[in-house]
Amino acid sequence: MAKRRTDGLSKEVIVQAAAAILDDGGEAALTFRALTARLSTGYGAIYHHVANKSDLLAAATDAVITRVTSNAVVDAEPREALRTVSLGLFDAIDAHPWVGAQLSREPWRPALVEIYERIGGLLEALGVPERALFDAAGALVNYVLGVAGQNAANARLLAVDQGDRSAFLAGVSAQWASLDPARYPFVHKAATHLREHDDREQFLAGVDIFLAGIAALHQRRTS
Amino acid sequence: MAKRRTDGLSKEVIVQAAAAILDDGGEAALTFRALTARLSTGYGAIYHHVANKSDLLAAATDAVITRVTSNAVVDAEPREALRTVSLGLFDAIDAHPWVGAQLSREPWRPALVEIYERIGGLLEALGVPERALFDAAGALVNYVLGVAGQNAANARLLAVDQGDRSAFLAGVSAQWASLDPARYPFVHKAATHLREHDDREQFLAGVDIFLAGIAALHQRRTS
DNA sequence: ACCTGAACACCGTTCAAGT
DNA sequence: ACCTGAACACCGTTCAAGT
Repeated sequence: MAKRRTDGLSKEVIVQAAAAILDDGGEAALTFRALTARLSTGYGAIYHHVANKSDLLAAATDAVITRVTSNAVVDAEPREALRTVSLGLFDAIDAHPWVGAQLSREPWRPALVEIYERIGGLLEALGVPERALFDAAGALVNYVLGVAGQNAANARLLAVDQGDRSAFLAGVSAQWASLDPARYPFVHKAATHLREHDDREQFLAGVDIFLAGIAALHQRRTS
Repeated sequence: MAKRRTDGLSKEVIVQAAAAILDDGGEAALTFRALTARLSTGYGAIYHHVANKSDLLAAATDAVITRVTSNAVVDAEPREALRTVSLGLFDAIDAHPWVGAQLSREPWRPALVEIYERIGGLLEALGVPERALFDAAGALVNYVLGVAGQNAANARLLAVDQGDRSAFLAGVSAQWASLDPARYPFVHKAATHLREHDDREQFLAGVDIFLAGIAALHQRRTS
């Protein structure tokens, strides 16, 4: 250590190192000090390629999302392609929770443009009429972002408490079950389902509700 | 200044002061130094009532959300009550963007339990069958959280750039319009809609898609 | 052009000491 | 029991100086 790098630094190398730190230790672990240590360099070298920490996080997020959205789903009908792309986003965010937190934070960045393009394009291919297209795309993208935020939050909690996922769910479930059924009838009942539910399946169920809603709204003849 | 408080401190007073600072200057403005100055007290006094900064943010969020969810919508049919509660959450998050950021961050806290209870309860009143109820509530809550995150991000950007809302939208719209129509056909087309759209209306359109989807899925007889 | 690393201006949080 | 504020262990970011 403490020896000088022989190869040149680049934004790509920096972003890759940042992503590795984020995957290993979560958002709190990404500091410029950790980054300089991993890259055997100084602060200024990093700032020469990257504007600031926010820029770095955004670039790392863009890289992950582009990998998912550019995965062409060949010869699949739009409905199935939408489910595949949605699930791809879900899995990517599950594997890299910091992406979820970032997506709910800087929506004008390239990563979100990619997502809008992919989902909007598939909805159009599905036959959603133009007047309904933008509301539909906005709703579906916001749903995905909502799940992304939740995933990130759960991952953060799991990182703090050492316990595994099922222990965590059991804990929240017990907490929900202990609420007064008179004041919280729904949440009290939901406690059981929470313990048994599958995140991926529930996510897909939400996508299906959306697609059914879009179909229902633009096909009915009477108000 | 620098004079000692005569009245005692309480968690409620601290949380209220924190909310005022957040409303005035955004999330970055809430520091323990700013809080001690506003309350004419020391750090230890605050830590005596509040575990840490995360606890403080969560408590402030709970207070805002409870105000919305406890607003009983009397004698309204479930469908209309769902729209009213959703819009109430949208407006509250619009007025306090830090609530949006926080909601996508600590989902096991009381604020989210309140939201699940309200929305889940209304979906049940709408006649959604039990087997579909929890997926439906999860999807709708995640949609609301997604919009919450976006709202918070937009507010953060508007706070940095001095420009107003329409100037911001015009800027993003111009950026989208400048994208290559061959590579980004949907986003390129969406640029116009983005400039003209109404956030509240689009949010409600998403809620309607959901409700239509839930109705469609649990009423159809054939698969 | 690209890199180094001491220094600056902040943070959240702790804790011995006060009343 | 409740409060004070100096001190600690961090941050992101800058910038004069090097190659």
